[in-house]
Amino acid sequence: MRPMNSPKGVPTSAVYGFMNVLLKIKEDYNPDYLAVAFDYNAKTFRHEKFEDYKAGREKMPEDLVIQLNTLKDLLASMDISVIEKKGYEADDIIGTLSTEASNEGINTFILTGDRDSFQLVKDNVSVLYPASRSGYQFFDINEDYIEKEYGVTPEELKTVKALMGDKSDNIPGIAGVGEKTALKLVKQYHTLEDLYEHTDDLKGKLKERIVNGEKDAYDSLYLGTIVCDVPLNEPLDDLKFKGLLTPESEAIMHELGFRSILSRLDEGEAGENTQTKQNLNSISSVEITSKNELQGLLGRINSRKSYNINYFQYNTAKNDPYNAPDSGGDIYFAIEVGNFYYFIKNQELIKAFCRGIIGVPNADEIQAYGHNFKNLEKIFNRYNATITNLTFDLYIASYLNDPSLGQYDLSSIASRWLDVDYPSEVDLFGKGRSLKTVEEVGEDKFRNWLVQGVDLIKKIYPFLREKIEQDGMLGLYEDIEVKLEPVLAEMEEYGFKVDLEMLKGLSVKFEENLNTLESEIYELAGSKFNIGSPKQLGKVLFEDLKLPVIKKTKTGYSTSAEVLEELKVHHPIVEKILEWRKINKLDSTYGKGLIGFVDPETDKIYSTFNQTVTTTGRISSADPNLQNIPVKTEMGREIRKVFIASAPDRVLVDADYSQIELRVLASLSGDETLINAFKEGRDVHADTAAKVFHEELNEVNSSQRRYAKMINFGLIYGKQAFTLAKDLGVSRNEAQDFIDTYFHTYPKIKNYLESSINSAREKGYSQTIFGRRRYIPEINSKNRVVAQSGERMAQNMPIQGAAADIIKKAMIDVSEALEKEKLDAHLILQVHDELIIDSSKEDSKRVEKLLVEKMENAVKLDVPLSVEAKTGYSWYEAK
DNA sequence: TCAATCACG
DNA sequence: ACGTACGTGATTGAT
Repeated sequence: MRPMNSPKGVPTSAVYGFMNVLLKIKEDYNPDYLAVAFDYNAKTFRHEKFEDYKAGREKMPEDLVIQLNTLKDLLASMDISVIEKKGYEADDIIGTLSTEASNEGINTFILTGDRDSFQLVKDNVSVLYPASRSGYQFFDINEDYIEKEYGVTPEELKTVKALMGDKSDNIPGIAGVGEKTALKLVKQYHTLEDLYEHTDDLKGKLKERIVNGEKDAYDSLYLGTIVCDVPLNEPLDDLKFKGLLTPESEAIMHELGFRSILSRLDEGEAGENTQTKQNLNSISSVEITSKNELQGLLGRINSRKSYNINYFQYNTAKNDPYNAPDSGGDIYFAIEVGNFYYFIKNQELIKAFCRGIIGVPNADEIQAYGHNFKNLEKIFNRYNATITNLTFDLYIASYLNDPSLGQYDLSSIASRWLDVDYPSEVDLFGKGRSLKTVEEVGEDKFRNWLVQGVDLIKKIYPFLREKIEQDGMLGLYEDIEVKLEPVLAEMEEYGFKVDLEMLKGLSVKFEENLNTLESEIYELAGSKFNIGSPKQLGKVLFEDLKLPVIKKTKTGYSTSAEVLEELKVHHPIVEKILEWRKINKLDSTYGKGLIGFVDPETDKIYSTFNQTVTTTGRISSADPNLQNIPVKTEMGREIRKVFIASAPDRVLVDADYSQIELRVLASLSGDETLINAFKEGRDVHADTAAKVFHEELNEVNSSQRRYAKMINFGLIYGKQAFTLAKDLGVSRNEAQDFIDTYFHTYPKIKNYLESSINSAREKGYSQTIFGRRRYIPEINSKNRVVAQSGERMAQNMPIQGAAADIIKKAMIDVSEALEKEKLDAHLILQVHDELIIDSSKEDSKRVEKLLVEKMENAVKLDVPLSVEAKTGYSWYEAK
């Protein structure tokens, strides 16, 4: 197998996807007959502009035409019939073929992503419905499933659709009847005819709607019914499936570079005569079922000094298996050591493993390879253990390799690096309401999947490690990213205590304010409407009250705060709406919104810190996001009084970097003027103002300082004269003058920012002083707007990214120091340039000193880093 | 599922 | 002539 550093070649991607599906069908079903139905070429590729191609508004692009022809050639080379008929949709062809086959007594499977096809399901016809967008796993939709899911027969789904309609298919249905009502009616009456014989049973609005909608319903039924008697003249014998591998198809796939598919085909067809169905990738594994066996495993790991580990755990709280944090649910391990594979499902033995591995002699020499150590560490922590020696985490490594990809689950990594199709958790377990248990997935299948995962970790690791090393990121990876994982795990576990009663009180207060404002707004508007709906609000402001339209959005009038600020002078309602918006935001997100996140047993909020989300290297916080708790207005800041130390005898120690990004910029650019301002501890914004406006430092007025501050911040993001002028309320020429003078005063900053752009343009990526990369292909775009946006990213990333690197290093140092000094204190939150520690009162003085010291000395720049710290019982007091 | 809005650094 | 400040996440209404 061959590592693929670049994404799969675009010109073959759709063909490749189609082949994978065919292969899957062959492996899992090996059917006697097989046919492919097309209604319109473009739809086969799920292309975003398919509607335009179909209507002839736009010509299909060349590469799609090529892919389509390639696919047709490929199917022809395998003697697979492609059936199209003018005037009929693929659905109709499928309906006809499946009906014919079913009548012949043939077990039939329909593979489609179109839910309409569910109406074709019968006792010997089922639909294979994709479990995810990209995967090649399918749900088997049969009669039982439909009965369970909808409570009606497959046949009756047509009637449901006739009543509720389907926007994507332009089927009107009856206005005002949704899924709930439609299902209820069909459960009771089964057919439209029966329903319309009994309309007297209904009452009120519903009766009115049903009676008035009779024609719509019958029209919709006609439109939504799949035709099952298309005149096709396709003798069944012509559809015989003869396999996928022929000399012709092999030649085509070879040319296309479908190596992994060809190898799977070779193995499959070779083994065909000996066994009917075999999972080719299955890896034999031993289940650990006793303490003795576990001791054997630990001994083996001890002598090998390294192991690969894969794990699975449900997050029952969120009913979602992704990146499951420790929610107390069952855990499963797959472990590889020296080419032997083990599986553990017994919870006592899992616990014994976690504890046992740190107990073996020289435990810290044992290397662990895995995927997502933060969550694995939380599992170990549950048993008061810790992972021996975090060596290589595929999850973090693949993020570091390219932080723009957004997908770092094992399945995505496997398809990128080994061109292997490995099911994701969603492929296997589904999600939401239909989330399956391990038993429902099938324990053998699940076990094999988990073991295959650990095998993938083992196989992919060398490639990824080499790539990281080649790119000069091994130091960043080992010393910062991996070491940060247990720190984040601990932060997530410790949580942030809140005063729940105070929070509830705050929410009530917000809601009282909202009610008052609501009446006042209705009064002023002369009508009731949904203030939270930008569409309805736009109508009231710009049509009813005829206020001037300042800005439009894609969908209508803009009602953003910026616009409303300008409208304040025209009508008193505007101020009230702004106030309502502000308080509604505070309540929905931070009042009643946060209440739902408070653990009733501990009165704490447990956030999740994501290490693989941002493109610049920052961490992000979610569920809930604790990095955007209000601070800018006094009313918002009230929220911070609710965030408190975890006990009455404890306090919060809060420290934040002063101007870290500007300091990074000063250091990176080497601009002496700015560097000296920081070295001498001057007020940099005032200092900038003095230089730009040619004033003495002590004569700088507050608006000059404000202007300078805005320029200082703006240039980090690549702000232009146009926006600066708007923000400062000066003319564009004046703003341009400020910028020119600024760069004249700090010439090296200008040089530095230009070199950031040039370097990104040449290399294709930006990087921080620590070597963190972000690829910016946009910068070489032919579209000027896109290219300029790329330039701003290139300019900003090294600055924002370096600041992110610095605070990550500080977090690791702080965490290690707290442990070493045996202080009764825990890091609980990071907000990009701020760290918060929950400490005993007794230790708080030492903690504060340590925190400042570690943050200020996390790295050595050409300017000093300055940190301000404060201690208090609540976040409000400590900030 | 998307767009608009707004909270933070 | 055109668009115009980087990086996030949550909520809500509309489609």
